[in-house]
Formats: sequence, structure tokens, C-alpha cells
Amino acid sequence: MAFDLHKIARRWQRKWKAQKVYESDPDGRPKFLVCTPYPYVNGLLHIGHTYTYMRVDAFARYKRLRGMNVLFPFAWHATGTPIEAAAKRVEEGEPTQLQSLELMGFGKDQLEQFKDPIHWIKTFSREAERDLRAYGMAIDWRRQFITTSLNPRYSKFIKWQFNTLKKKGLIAKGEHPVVWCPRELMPVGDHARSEGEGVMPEEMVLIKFRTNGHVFPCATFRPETVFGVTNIWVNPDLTYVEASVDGEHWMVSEPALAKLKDQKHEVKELQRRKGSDLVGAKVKNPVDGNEVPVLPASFVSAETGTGVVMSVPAHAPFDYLALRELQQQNYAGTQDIKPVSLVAVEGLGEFPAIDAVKGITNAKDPRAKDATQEVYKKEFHSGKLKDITGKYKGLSIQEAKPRIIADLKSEGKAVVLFELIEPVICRCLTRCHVRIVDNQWFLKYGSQEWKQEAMKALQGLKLYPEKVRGQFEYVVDWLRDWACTREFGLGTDLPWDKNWKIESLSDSTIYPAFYTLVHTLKKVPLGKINDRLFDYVFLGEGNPDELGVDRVLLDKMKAEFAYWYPVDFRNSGKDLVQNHLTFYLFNHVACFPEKFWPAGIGVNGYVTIGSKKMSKSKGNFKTLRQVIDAFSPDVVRLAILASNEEMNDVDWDSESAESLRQKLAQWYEFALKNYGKNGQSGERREIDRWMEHQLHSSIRDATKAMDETLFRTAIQRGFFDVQRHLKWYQRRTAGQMNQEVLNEIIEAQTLLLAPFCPHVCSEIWEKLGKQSVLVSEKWPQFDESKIVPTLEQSEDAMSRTLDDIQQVLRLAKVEHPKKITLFVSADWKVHLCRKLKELLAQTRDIGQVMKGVMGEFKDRAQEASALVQKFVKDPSKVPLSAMPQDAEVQNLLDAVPFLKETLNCSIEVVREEDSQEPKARQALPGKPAIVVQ
RNA sequence: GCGGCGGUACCGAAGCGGUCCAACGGGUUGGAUUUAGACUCCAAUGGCUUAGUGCCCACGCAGGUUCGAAUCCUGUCCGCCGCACCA
Repeated sequence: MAFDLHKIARRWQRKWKAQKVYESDPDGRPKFLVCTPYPYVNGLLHIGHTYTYMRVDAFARYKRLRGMNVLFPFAWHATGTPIEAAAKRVEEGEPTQLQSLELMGFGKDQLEQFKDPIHWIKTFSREAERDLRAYGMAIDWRRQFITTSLNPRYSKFIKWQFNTLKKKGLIAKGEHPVVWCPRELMPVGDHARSEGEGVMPEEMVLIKFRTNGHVFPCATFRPETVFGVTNIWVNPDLTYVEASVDGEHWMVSEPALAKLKDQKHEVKELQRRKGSDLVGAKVKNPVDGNEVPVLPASFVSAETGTGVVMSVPAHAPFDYLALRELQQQNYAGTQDIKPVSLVAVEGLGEFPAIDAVKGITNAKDPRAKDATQEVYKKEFHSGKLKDITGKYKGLSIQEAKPRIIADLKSEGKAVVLFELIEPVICRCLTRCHVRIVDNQWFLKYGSQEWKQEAMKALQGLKLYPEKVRGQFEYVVDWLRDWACTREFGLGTDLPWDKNWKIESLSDSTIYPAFYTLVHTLKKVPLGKINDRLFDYVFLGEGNPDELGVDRVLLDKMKAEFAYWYPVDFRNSGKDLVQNHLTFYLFNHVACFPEKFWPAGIGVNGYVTIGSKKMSKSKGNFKTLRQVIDAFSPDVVRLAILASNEEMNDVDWDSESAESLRQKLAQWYEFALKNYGKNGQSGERREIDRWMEHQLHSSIRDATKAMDETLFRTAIQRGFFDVQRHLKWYQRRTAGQMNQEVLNEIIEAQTLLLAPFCPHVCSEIWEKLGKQSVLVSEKWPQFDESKIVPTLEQSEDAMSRTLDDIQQVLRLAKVEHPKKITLFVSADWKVHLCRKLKELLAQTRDIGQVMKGVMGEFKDRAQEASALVQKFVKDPSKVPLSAMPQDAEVQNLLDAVPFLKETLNCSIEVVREEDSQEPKARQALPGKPAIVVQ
């Protein structure tokens, strides 16, 4: 039989397109709006996108089968810098960029066109649409669009969003520190660094020690230790700059000057000074007025802080080591310097730094660094400031630190310097520092009121799975103001300031609202689209007659939005919880009334390939089209969704995909061959009822799983289990299956599989002779009355008996038995077991149990007491489903033809009490004694 | 450091106080079928053992609670993800 999954897929995709099956408009049914963050169109879709979209699609198809009017829209994201940057690299002829395009299948002659960012956007949105159609996504393609000013209608929508936020006071101007490349004059995000991933700006305090007109700004992370300063350090081998900083004469290292300039200080270089020239000066400690000397230390680096540091030998191991070295060299003026202790820590001595450096002889020893951390950790967590700190005495470091910083700043004794603790190197190989960017617009996610509203939205939200809630709560709480404008890149202009573009994560938060009306909005003349129009269609505000737009169109859009909103399911990878998905919540609560707040969010793990992280550079990478071409869309979808669920990573494994391909082929063949033939129907046998039981409990479980987007469970219960039971049913009836039952299985199985493998299931449905289109059919209902656990128990008992027989045969080394006799446990044992179960629930005392039992079984005292002893010893051995002897005998008699066939010998079923065979006594309820001959 | 999620057989993974066996899928091994292979079917896949359906060991590690623990408690070790100006 010709079975070509690719051909089947193409055929159904053509049909769906022609019949506009997935173009959804409001009607009388309950609605369900699903979506997923649109992809950034700078390359081909890869298998990682696949999983997220697949979940949305499977859920959409399921809800459709449940009778809902489902809308699944899609669009393309082009906002931001990467596409522009890539186009620029093509223009510069950068080899890796060109190569990567070639790897995506573009010929050398086509590369030229990629100099133009618009070509990227057009090409990759087109290619992605092609891939997603080939994947069989149930998307309403009428609603697709592209972001940025290339789509003026979208830009107008985004402007409405920003004006709305601004009106509500949720956007404000401010300044903030960024990691900055002084060569490219750009902020340098993690992905644009060649070194220093994850390093972020941290606040250092520059405490101003003064001497006759000069300032020595000592950079420190521990400003509270200023009370224990004995001297300050400069590195004699460095070059320092004497500079005018905000009108004062500062001494700083060369690199520090650029940092100060970029952190909003007025800076002018006056002259260069050798470090060694500075040594020997006396400077005044700003907190106590003490004069301390400037001493030389080689551990001081030019790159961190200012190249000037204060020395607190009591609490800083480096300082102590350097000081001790000088004293050992009899360096002038150091002999009288004594460490000054200012922090008391229980369990540590007066000078924790001195204790910490035991065995370390100089500041170059790497252990000095560990010692520093050790001391700091202890002091920070359990230290108390001593009397010497004046008004801060008795405070913990945690309490005192922010107060000391604030006080020093307000008294003009210190300023803050943002610093990178570890080096950060830009992709252009320049060392970065922190710059304070001003004139920047912020979304005030840090605002408490806004957070509260977002938290409220979160509380009313269905999460798939529920266990991400903790993460969301944390992020809502932790989120700070977000810089939402950029000077570079593609996007929409900030409506009130054309010099800025709206940043890419900020223009993609409430756009699902845009999906609901985009195809209608296309009919409105561009010039007529403005904030007032959106106020009317989204919020019902204003007078529609003043908009100069066809009232029918306006009210259509208004109704469409109100019908589809809120979003019932928005799904993405777990990496977006800490930004996009949370922004999505914040912006919805700000822009829309509560009834339109998000109703459901789904989060999933990543895709690995062969259990290894996907990585382009390591070649462990697959595009969507590669896997579709190799395995067909149905197999890819099934393989990925069957692999894992919740937040676990799914794995793409070609071996299991191949195995699933075969399973699908087998099902296709089975369904077509067995459906609606003239098989026996009529009265149901036990085994038929068993099969119905299995089918209906599988439907029940699969349905429950589908409701929670637990697709792996749904596939396991709704496909693997049904298939397994069907095989057993086939074997158990020697192929004489009940035709009605069989038909029901075939229909239900095809529907259960439909959300995952829509093409092949549609094909089967059609070939079964169904007039309806599968994708609009009804999800199978389970019939509670057909779920009868006792059927399962007796069938299990039978199959366990078969297992036991086979084991006995093996042990007895009988290869070809002539006859097998099964002795069924006497009824009194059934009663005994039931009684025991009752008693054991109350007590484990053997005496009491014995007492409770033996009255009833006096005439079998010996046998009964042996059983009681055995079961009290291990209560888990009591047969749970002890059925009466008659029923067990009947159950086995029913199975005799099957057992005969399987074991290839005659089978006899005998009641225990009817036999003289000694082994017969071993029978237990549900566990017949076995004799083989 | 802070926050989140986890450690179960060869691999992935379910189980979350007792449901006579630690599901299900993949892999591996043996057998049946086949001219052969593929497919399909049956069986095995921690150890031991036997004319008897059994015993023992195992759910990161160590303790504890309980008649009974993969599951509950305490401690401990180890992974993965995120910590932002950006898709």
C-alpha cells in the first residue's frame, strides 16, 4: 500500500487552505484565543521554535474538537538591531555572515540582496510561513503582519499603546547605568560580548580623602570600613592623572578618567603624574579628620575603581599583607601604624583579617582573595559595628551600609561609581566600562501600584503548568524600570519624540489585541487611524461619529476585539518568563479593563537534540524544514510532543521519530483494514467489555491531560495505551473482535491522535468513509458506565496467571506441556482475605487479628492460621480484589481457548476442593495453583 | 550571591504513604515470521533461586518518623535555568 506521509500532508494542507478552515470569525460558539510570541525574522525557523508552536497548535486543535471557535494568529517581529547589524555585515562582506546565509540555502548570487534589512524581513517571514504551513499549523493567515514602521498600521497601534501608558504616568524619563563600549558608543549586552558574560554594573563608593587642594578618591565596596583606615594605597608603577572633576582636583588612574566622564562628571585632564610621586603625601580621612599617609602597593589595579584605595588592615587581608610587607622592610613611617578594628563578629578575633591570612606571606598569594571573601561574608552576615563608628555603632553591616553611603554622599564626602568587577570585552575587542545613559525613557515596572495590578492579573491567571507561578511572582516583584527606547535599529518612533525608537521587547506586549482586528483595520484609510480610533474599538471611549471612519467597520473591529479577548492561552519557552511574558502582563493591566486581562499562560522547556543542547556553532542544530523533510510533519509533531512535558526539555531523537513513523503507518493500515467490515457484533463478551473499559478510561485520562496541555501524558494514554490494549484484545480474541467495539476504537483513536497528527488522521477519517472533516469533528466522549475497574482486575488476574504458568514451565523445564491444570482457590479463602483486609486496617497485632479471624474459620484452623501469619507478616500480599470462586472459575474458563492457543496444550480448570492434588491447596484468590504435565 | 526547577533502571520519564509486579516510550538481547532484510509478533532487560508462582537489592547520600517510605521529616551532596537594556 502506498503510504506517503508527505503526500498526505500536502494534500490536506491544500484542502485546509482552499476551504479556509482556520480562518476564524466571531460566531455563536464559545471562543478560544491562542497565541505565541512571534519569531524574530533573521533566519529560518529551527526545531526550537517548533516545540512552542506545536503546543499551541495541538491545544488549538483540541479546543476546536471540543466545539470551540478557536483563533490562532501569527505575525513576524523585526524590531531591534540584529537584522540591521546582519545586513551591515553582509555589506561589509563578512565571511561568517555570508556563510551562514549560504548554509540556509541561499545561492551566492542571492547574497547581495541581504545588504538590505527589508530583504531579510521579507525573505524570512515568507520562508517561515512556508515552513509553518508545511508543518500543518492551524493558523489564520489573514491576520499576519510585520512589526516596525514598515507596517504603519502596527506603528499607529504601538503609538496608541505608548500614549496610553504615558497618559497614565507609567512612562518617565530617567538615567541608568549600562555596560558601554567606548569605541562603538553602544550599550553592550551579554550576547555582544567576547568576554565577561553576565557581568553587570555594581556600585562602588569613592570616598574623598583630601590633601592641600587635591582629592584622593578611594574606591571601595565596603564604605563602612572608612572608620578603620590607617593609610591609603596607590600603585607606584601606574600613571595617574590629575584632573578637574566637578571642579575639584582629583588623582585617579588613567582608565578611571573615562569612566568618570561617562558617569555624568565634568572631567578635564590637567596633568599626568607618576604613582611613585604621589606616595608620601598625607591625606585627611573625611569621617574623623585623621591624617593618614599615602603608601605604595602593587596590588592596586588601574582598571578597577580609581587606582586609589583605602587601607583597612584590621578587616581587609590585602591591606594587612601589604602593610606588613612594608613594615618588614622598615618602610619609613609605617612602624607606628596599628590596625583599627571597627566590626565585632562573634567567634572572630579583634582583627579578622590578621587571623584570616595565617600562612599567607604576601598580597600576591591567590589565597588572599579567598581570605578577603571569607572575612567579608562573615562580617556582612553577623558583624556589628563598634563604638568607633559613632552614630552607626551597634548596627549590622547590612543596616549601616546604605545609611553610611547616603550620609557620605549628602555631606559631599563621597560619590558613587558604577564598576564592572570582572573585565567585559566588547565584540569589537574594546574593554567596556559603565556609562550612565540619560534622556532615556522608562516603563515604570518598578512602580508598586503597577506591580500590584500585575500581581492581581497573575492571581487570576491559569498557568500551564501551575508550578511556574512562583517564578512569575518573583519576577513581578523583582522587575525594575525598563529602558524602552533606543537610538538605533528598526521599530516605531516614540510618538512624542522622533529621536527615539521604541525598543523591541516593549513594542511586543499587547499585540495579541491587534490580531483580533488587523484584517479589518486594513480597510480603514491609514490617515484615519489614530489614538481616538483605538480608544473607541478597544475601550469604547469617545464618539465614533467624529472619527470619519465607516461606522460599520469601527463597530466590527470593536465587536471582534470584545469577542476574542482576553487571550486564553499564550505559550512560550521558559526563558521568556523573566521578561516578555511578565511585560505582557504589566502592559495588559495598564492598557485594558480587567475583563480583557490575560486568561492563560503556558510555559515550556527547550528542545535538545540527542539530549544535547542545541548549538549552531557545534553543528547540533536542525531547522524545521530539515526535520519535516526527513520525517513528515505528523511524525515530527508526535515525536516532539511525546518526548516530554511541563517545563522539562524535550529531546529530538531520530530513532524514536522513526519508530513513531512506523507506529503511525501501522495504525493507518489497521484502521483502514478493520473499520466497518462485516465482523461479529451482537452481545458483548467479557473481553469486549474489558476493551471498552480500557478505551473509555484512556479517553478520560487523555482528555484530562489535554485540558492541562500535558501532551505527553495525553499521547501515552490516548495512543500508546490504546494501541497496547488493542493488540491484547486482538490476541485475546484470536482476531475475533467485536465489530462495533472495533469501529468505536478506530474512530476514537483517530480523533485522539488528531491534535498531534492532523494530516494522517484526516486521511484516515476520509478513507473510513466519513463525510465530515476531521478537524471540525467532536473530541471523543468517555462513557462513565463503561469504565468498570473489576473488568480490568479480572483480566489482569488472568494475564498474571499466564505469566505464572510460563514461569512454572521454565522452572520445571517443561518445553511442551501436555496438560495444565489450574486449581481455583476455595471460597472460604476469599472470605478470609476480605476479613483480613478489614482487620489489618485496624491493627497489626497478630494475636488480635488471629482472634478476630479464627472464630469464623474454626473448621480450617490450621490452614487459616498459616495464611493469617503469612499475611500479617506482609499485609501487602493480601489479594486486593478477591473475587468469589465462581467468578474466578468463569473468568478462567472464558480464557481457556486463549490459553490453549497460547500454550499449545489442554487446559483444565478445577475447584481446589474438588481435587486430591496436594498442590491444589496452594491456591489463593486470584492466584490459582498450577500443575503442569 | 539571589530566585526557580530537578536528581528514579542502559537513556528519557511516570509514580508523591500500602492498588499482589517501579507505568509508558526509546534502546539492547533472544525467539517466531521472512529467500534475505525491513516491518510485524512474542519474550527478556538489578541480583539470586527453586516443581512452584519465591527471596534479596535498588528511586543522589546519611539519618529519622511509621506495622509499612521512591513517596513524609531533618541534614547533606550534585545538576540545570534565569538575574535584563535584548531577541
